[in-house]
Formats: sequence, structure tokens, C-alpha cells
Amino acid sequence: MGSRLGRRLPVMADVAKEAGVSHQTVSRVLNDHPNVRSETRARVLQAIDKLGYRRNLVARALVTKRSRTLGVVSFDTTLYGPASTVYGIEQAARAAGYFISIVSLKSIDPGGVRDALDYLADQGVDGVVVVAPQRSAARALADLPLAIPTVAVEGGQAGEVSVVSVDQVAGGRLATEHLLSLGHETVWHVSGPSDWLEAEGRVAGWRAALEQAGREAPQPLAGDWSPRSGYEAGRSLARMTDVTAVFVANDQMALGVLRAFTEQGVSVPGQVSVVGFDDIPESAYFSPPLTTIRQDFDAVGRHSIEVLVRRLEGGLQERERLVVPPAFVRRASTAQPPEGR
Amino acid sequence: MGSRLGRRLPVMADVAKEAGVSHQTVSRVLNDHPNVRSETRARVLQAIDKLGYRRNLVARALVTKRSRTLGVVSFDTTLYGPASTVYGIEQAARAAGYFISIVSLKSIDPGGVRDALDYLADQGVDGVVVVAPQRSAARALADLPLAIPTVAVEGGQAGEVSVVSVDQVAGGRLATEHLLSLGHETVWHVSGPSDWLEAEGRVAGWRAALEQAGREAPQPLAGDWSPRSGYEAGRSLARMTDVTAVFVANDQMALGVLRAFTEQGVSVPGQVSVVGFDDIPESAYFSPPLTTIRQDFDAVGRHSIEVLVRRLEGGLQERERLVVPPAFVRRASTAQPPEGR
DNA sequence: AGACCGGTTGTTAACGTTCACAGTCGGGGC
DNA sequence: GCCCCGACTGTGAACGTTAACAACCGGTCT
Repeated sequence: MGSRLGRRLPVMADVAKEAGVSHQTVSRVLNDHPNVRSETRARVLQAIDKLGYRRNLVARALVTKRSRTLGVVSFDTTLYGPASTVYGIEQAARAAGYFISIVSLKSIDPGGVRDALDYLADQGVDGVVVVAPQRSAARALADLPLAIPTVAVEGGQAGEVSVVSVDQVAGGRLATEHLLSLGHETVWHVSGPSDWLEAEGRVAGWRAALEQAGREAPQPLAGDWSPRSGYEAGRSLARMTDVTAVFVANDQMALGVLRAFTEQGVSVPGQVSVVGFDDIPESAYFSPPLTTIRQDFDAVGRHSIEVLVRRLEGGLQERERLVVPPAFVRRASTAQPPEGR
Repeated sequence: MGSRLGRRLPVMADVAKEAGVSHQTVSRVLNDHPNVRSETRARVLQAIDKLGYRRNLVARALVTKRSRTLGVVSFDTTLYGPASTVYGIEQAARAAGYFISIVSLKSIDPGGVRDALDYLADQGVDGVVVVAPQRSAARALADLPLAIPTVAVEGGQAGEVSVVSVDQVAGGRLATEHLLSLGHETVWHVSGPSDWLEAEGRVAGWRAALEQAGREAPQPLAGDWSPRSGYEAGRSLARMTDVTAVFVANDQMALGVLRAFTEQGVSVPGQVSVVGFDDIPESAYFSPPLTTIRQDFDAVGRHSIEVLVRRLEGGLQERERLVVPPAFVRRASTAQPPEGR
């Protein structure tokens, strides 16, 4: 009852009339202004309830010049990592009272980020989170004249934007050191695409751990994050008889590596140990269950919103840099190297 | 040059003055109104360019009462299916000139959908796509007084909303018939949660195929879509000696089943054949590569936007019902039943 | 010649909110 | 008794756009 078809939605003036006050008083009630007599407030609230009034946020945004909407720019939200990050962002934003508007890019061209940012700026977002894991995207971001407060996720160190990221180098180290500690002579690496900062960080961690142990770093094999590219790298590795340990830059590629090894009759972890990265939900059920490095995507998403909201509401601050540590997850794909080398 | 710090953004009136016309003429140019002299149009365009003017969409939305924003309500966008669907939705919406605002729910409580819809309505979205695969969500949707044009994805047949979905029954049939055609006596089933419409559809398809072939349908094992629940079902199935074929309601659970079989020394497809559902990117690299039923999530997302936009821009139409067919993908996890039964 | 018409442009009034400011009322200090 | 102040409330004007309507121009129709 009340709001029947064809009837125009009630506005503040309607509520005001119903409650016998001015529209401004209604506004004050809605915005929790202190100086309203509690009896008046009650009357207004009752009128609001009776008419089923809902404040028009568009009109509000026009005059306040704040839309309470945050933009998110991301690449391929179909992947587990970006999807989880965006999920964390969305939850945190809603909890903080912001709407989320998403743009997900399919290609990595440098103009893409710019266009997406323009697009969101047109919409009137108050701030933007850019999940920009490629170096080119990070650079584009750094070069942009930033009219809007921006936070980058995995976005490198350049520019004036705040950055939230997982410590990829530490992750690469963790994986490599684990394999070394099991007694492996050296550790091979299947990397992600070289344009990706995450891939670069993992390579760096792997190299650092190897160097620190005084071992030679073999030539890494480059993949593109897909299971198929891992499979191909796995076939190459299966042919080399001196390989006993492989650190693969993500779990999907690790699956491909596992598959290739299985096909070639290479036993994991009997002959070769494998470590992945990400800890996707499937990893624990691979054959064998995958030892991997866990990234807390959800935390990254939440933190990016915290940083952004702090910037938005706490006045202008210096750019922040927040790093989330990765975690080592031991499962069944790693073991000591075989006796006979 | 041009937009310097501290300078307020140019508005239509500024452009009008610069071009020596009225603001209304500027508006006309911006909205491609036909009756503008081409010379005037050029002058306005030039002024816009010179001042770096961008139209304020919030002000526009206030007067037109259309925000050109579409809401999306979804469950756990971390899963491949929903993530892909949302991705398709986002791409299609942007192409059609709409912004996307996302709400992703974590719990399945019936009030959740209602709250999300309210939330989006407050924001002033023109329409909503609800990815509501649970029966409870579908019912909530059907019961709601829909103030806003709505399209449901996988949302059952009830209510007045349009629905876009994959033909789950056909998918269940496809999987079961394939196994039957290989010579299996009957087919076991690991289902999704009973509250999910998709799970229900797949069960129905499986049952129908079995009945049509005159076979007895065994008691299905219920999972929750997770690899772990598949693993548990797999352990049960491995203990039963008469099982030669299993249709698992999604690929993640199929992975768990595969893992359990491997652990118990049950060979796939040597002793037992397994068929999954979804065709996630990992499936082709499972051990063995998984025979499965492919869902075109992207198409579902795109279609849902097409239906919604048609409703929004083509005047009021009857609710539509659009069904996307699933596709059978044969890989290495299925074979004829073992000789010795 | 006068009415009329289509193309083009300008003027004024919305849209629904918040902001700035101006009141009103009652009480306390002097 | 007067002034001032704080609590409360109302009035008018923004915000930047589109919609509705009026006005003007030149030409065509009768």
C-alpha cells in the first residue's frame, strides 16, 4: 500500500509537507544533523516511513559533488586472482558506504587504462582502484595527470599513486628456499609474462634465494599464466634429466607442468618437486596436491579500499605503500631429490 | 595548459560563452540534435575542445531520470562461472553505453537479494541483472515488487522477470547419454547443492537420460561445488565396486573425485569414467584431461544485457526467456567400461 | 501580399537535493 | 528589563543539465 502504480515517487518536499516542517529540516534529519528537536525528528521519520520516501542520491551528488561511487579498473576478472581482489574491494567499499563501478579491460594496450579512467571520471567517481599488474599499465598510471585519487594494486613503485601489493619477491624466495632446504641442487623456474610486475617479482625472489645459497640460476622458461603454457614448459623440463625442482609462477601453469610430467612418466615429487603460486581452491586437489605460495587477494582488495577511503575522507595525505606478506603452504608436490641424482 | 590547478571545471555555460551561443545549443550539439547548423556545431565543438569540457553526467541524470547505470547482483564472484558471466555482462553493458555497478553477495539468505536491489535502486540504476542461481534467490526475486526492470540469470521460471540461462537439463542429458553410449550400465551422479537451480537441472537431465534408456538411477551424492566435497564423494564412490561411470555436476568437484580415485588406486578412465560440467580453463589439464559440458558464460552475460537494454530502450515488452545451449567436450576421462565389469 | 512552415536559436523553468543565511524562541547574565 | 546566545527552524539560492516553449529567419504556397 502507499506507493501505487503511476504515482510519482515522493520527494523531500512531500515528506516536509506531511510532517509539517520545511524540506531543510527533512534534510537535516536524513543527514543526522544534531540540531533537530527529537520530537520533530520522530515526526519526520514517521512521514518518511509513511510515504516510503527514499532520498535521491543523484540530486545529492549534484550538489555535494561527491557521488560516493568508487571506480575499479581491472584486467581479466575471469582469473582467480583479479576476481578475488575485486571481490575484496567490493565488500570493503560497500561496508564503507561506497558504490562500486567496474571496468574490466581485455587487452593490455597502454591506452586502455587511460580510457577506462576517463570513462570513470565522466561518471563522476570519487576515487579509483586500478588493478594494474602489467608494467605498461603501471607506467600509464604514473604518467597520467591524476585528477582523481587513485590507488594501484600491484602497480609498481612509480608515480604518485598509493600502492597495495603482495610481496612477490618474498614469495619467490619462500618457494625457492623451501626447495633448496629439501636438498635440491638448484631450482628451475617457469615464469609469467615478462611484462607483468608480479612475474618479475617472483623471478627476482627466486634469483635472490639461489644466489644467496651460492647456486647457479638456470634459464627460466617463460609462460603466460595459462595451464597450456605450463604444459609446454613441463614437456621441455621433462626432457632434461638434471631437473629435480621447479618453481612455477602460478598454480594454473603448475597444473600444466604436473600434467606434462605425468604424461612423460616423471613422478612428482618422486623425481621432481614442484611449487606453485597463488593457492587457488583447486590446488589442494591436484595430483599430487600442490605445495604453493598463498596470496591473500581478499586482504589486498580490502586494504586498497582502506587506503583510498583514508585519502578521500582524511584530507590529502602522502601516497602510501602497503605490502601484504605471502604465505607458504606445504602440500604433497615437494620432497627430497631422488638419491641417484 | 588550459586546466590549471584550482580552476573550477568548465560547464556548459562556459562553452556557450566561448562559442558565442546559448547553453542550450551546446546541449543540442552534445546530444546530436539534428537542427543545428553545421557551422555552429563546429564552433561549439571547437570551444569544447579548447576548454576541455566534459559533460556532467550526474546533472544529466538528475533531469533525465536515467543514470545509464545498470546494477549487477551476484553470488561469490570468485567462482569461475559467476566471474565469467559478470565479465560478459560488463563488456556488453559498456558497449551499449551503460555503466555497471556491482554488488556481490556472500551469503544466500533471502533478504540479501532484497537488500542488494534496494541498495542499487537507491543509487538510481536504470535496470538490474541478478545472477541468482539459488532457488531461494529466484523466489525472492519473483516475490519482489519490481520497481526496476530486471533480468535474472539462471533464475528459474517464476515471476515476471526475464530470464537468461544455460539449458542445464540438456547438459545433464548430454553427459549421461555420452556415458551410456560408451556402454556403461548406469551412471552415478555427484550433484550440486539442492538449493541451486543449476544443480537441480543437471539432476533432471541425468535422470531423464537414464529413464529414457530404461536404466535405474542410483542415489545421487550431494556436494557443494567445492573440490573438497567432490573428493569426499569420490572416496565413497571408490569403495563401491559396481561404479563404472560418474557424472559430476561441476569441474571443481570432478577434480576432487579424480583425486580421490587416484588415491584409492582407481584408474580413470580404465575402471571408471568421469564427466564434469562447466569446462573451466583447468579441466583440459587435469589427470586425465576431463570430458565435460561447456557452458558459454560469456554469452549468457551478453544476452542478459541485450534483453535488459531491449526492455529499457524498446519500450515495455513481455518478459523474455532466453536459453543458451551447452556443448559437449570430449577429452580423456571417459572410455568404455572395463571388460570384467 | 499574407499566412504558414521548417530549420535554427534563445529563454525560462524544471529536476531534488544541500548550503548559506536569516529568522524565532526561550533562558541566563548583568 | 534588556541583551545576547544557543538551539532550532525556515527561506532562498545554488548545483549543471535537459525539456518546453517562444522567437526569428527565409522561403513557399495560395
